[in-house]
Amino acid sequence: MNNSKIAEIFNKMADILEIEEENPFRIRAYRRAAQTIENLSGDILQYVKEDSLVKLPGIGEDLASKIKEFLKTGKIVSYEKLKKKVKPVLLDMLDIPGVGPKTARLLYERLKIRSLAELHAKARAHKISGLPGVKDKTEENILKGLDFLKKDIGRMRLDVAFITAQYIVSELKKLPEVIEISPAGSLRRMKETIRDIDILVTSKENEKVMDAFVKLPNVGNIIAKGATKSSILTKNNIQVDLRVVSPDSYGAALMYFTGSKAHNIRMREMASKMGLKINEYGVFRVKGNKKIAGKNESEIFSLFNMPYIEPELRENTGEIEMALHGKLPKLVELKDIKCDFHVHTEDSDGVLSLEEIAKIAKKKGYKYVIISDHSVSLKIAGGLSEKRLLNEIENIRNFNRNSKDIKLLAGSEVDILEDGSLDYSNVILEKLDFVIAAIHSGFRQSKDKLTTRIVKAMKNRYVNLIAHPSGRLIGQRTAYELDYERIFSVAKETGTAVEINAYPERLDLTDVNCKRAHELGIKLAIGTDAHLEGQFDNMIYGVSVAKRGWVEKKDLLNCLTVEELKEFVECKRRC
DNA sequence: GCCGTTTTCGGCCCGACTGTTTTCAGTCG
Repeated sequence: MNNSKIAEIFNKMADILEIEEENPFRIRAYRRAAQTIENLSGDILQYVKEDSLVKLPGIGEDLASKIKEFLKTGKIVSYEKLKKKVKPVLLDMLDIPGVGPKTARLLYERLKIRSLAELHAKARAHKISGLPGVKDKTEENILKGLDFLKKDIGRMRLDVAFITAQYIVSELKKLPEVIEISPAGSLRRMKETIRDIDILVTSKENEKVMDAFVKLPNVGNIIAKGATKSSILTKNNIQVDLRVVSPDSYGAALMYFTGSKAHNIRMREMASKMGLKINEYGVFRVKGNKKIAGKNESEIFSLFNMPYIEPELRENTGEIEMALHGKLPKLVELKDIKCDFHVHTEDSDGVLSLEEIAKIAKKKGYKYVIISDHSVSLKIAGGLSEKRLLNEIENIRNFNRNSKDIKLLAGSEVDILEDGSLDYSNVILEKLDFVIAAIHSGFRQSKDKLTTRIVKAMKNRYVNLIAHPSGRLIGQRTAYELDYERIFSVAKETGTAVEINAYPERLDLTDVNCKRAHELGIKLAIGTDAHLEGQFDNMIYGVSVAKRGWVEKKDLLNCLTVEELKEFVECKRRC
């Protein structure tokens, strides 16, 4: 994807400029542009075609021309020139926690370091201590930092962060000194991956809270401990930052630590134009330093004539403008969900019976569930032969005759074969209440071929939903490339929905593609892809993707009654 | 490099912690 490549180049350019001790605001401009591009919904090529690059925040004439140059020639000449200015090892050193441009330059110039391996050797031989401003502690921290890199501690999946945070929050809640507590940061914004966990506490006795925090049973290492901020590494090497503020700063601190950075910068810019200043303690008049808000987030937003902005939207991707114009979407909530669209039974690779699934769904407050076992070709997952599928349909009909609260709909996760045909005949598909189609093989085909496969499936009148379209597994398998504009346009034309798969490894569609689908009026449906009872809980992650994608109730099939859903299916079949 | 109810030039978000100092630079978020 062009977006991520260009964002990466702008970030690298910022790194180089930082080492070169260039104007910090110029460096920030590159980083800001990179962030804007990363968060775009849709390929940046679209903006070039519409000649609207310079309308994007942080992109002016110069960066726009660099983007166009990249799209035309595959490179940016000024970047190629910059790269020649610094040795690669300097950029590598920036990846070490605690090492910034100043330290990297010092190490490079004084010790002639040429690789991270060399740096490791020098640190172990105590050759770093003694440099100006460097003593044993810094040397030790460089070794720790290198170790951290080796362990390849990148970003963790949302569910891992969510569960870890839940544990820490529940432990800290037990302290009488803790008044309020909330996760913050990218976890509160429910990003698909999280770098570290931020937790905010209000208290009047900071030290007691900090002491208890660094002594939690799952703490492996204390990185820093202060009066208002401490950081630890858990035994599983997850970094957790705890901030403690007084109760009258809760809203300001929560806003500040929730971010995103880009969102906060916009808020601060607006404040500064009004003669105000926002920090984690509150909103203050610059003249006289009088505090005028800070206790909760809503009062801060309303100071700027904005309604409350949900954390999932705070990415500076238009939410502030929409809020100012009173046009924020009314985001879907977990409580709006009436159905899980993607569930496997013991008939294919799940472990649950129809009765057990219905029981779980009832507990969740759902009205119906779509049973969607695998189709015949997916042998490894116990794909159902036509005969077994017909038998399952019969069992579902029988179950429904005796079930008042919960209805089960006969569905299937039908394989889209390598030529784009489906794994069951239309005669069989017609007997189902709802048909999900998905790709499970031939991932290495070209972008065009894969897109055509999905398009062909969508054009079948019995196919209602395309499951996990990109095939990605976060941290394990990259998404295959698809032409989403083409897929969305056919989805719209044929009345086919697209899935948000709530499996934490998948979260596919992504939030960015969801936002594009929402803009185009494409119907979406969240499925947990549950094979076990616990996996029904993953619905929260699917809803969070939907919220990050600006999805409203009207966009989401999960919010329909069973009758409305049947009408959705019939509508496509009639056409 | 971006951007405009303070501005087409001169600003650009703000604060905490660490390690080194003895008042602060570097790094981070």
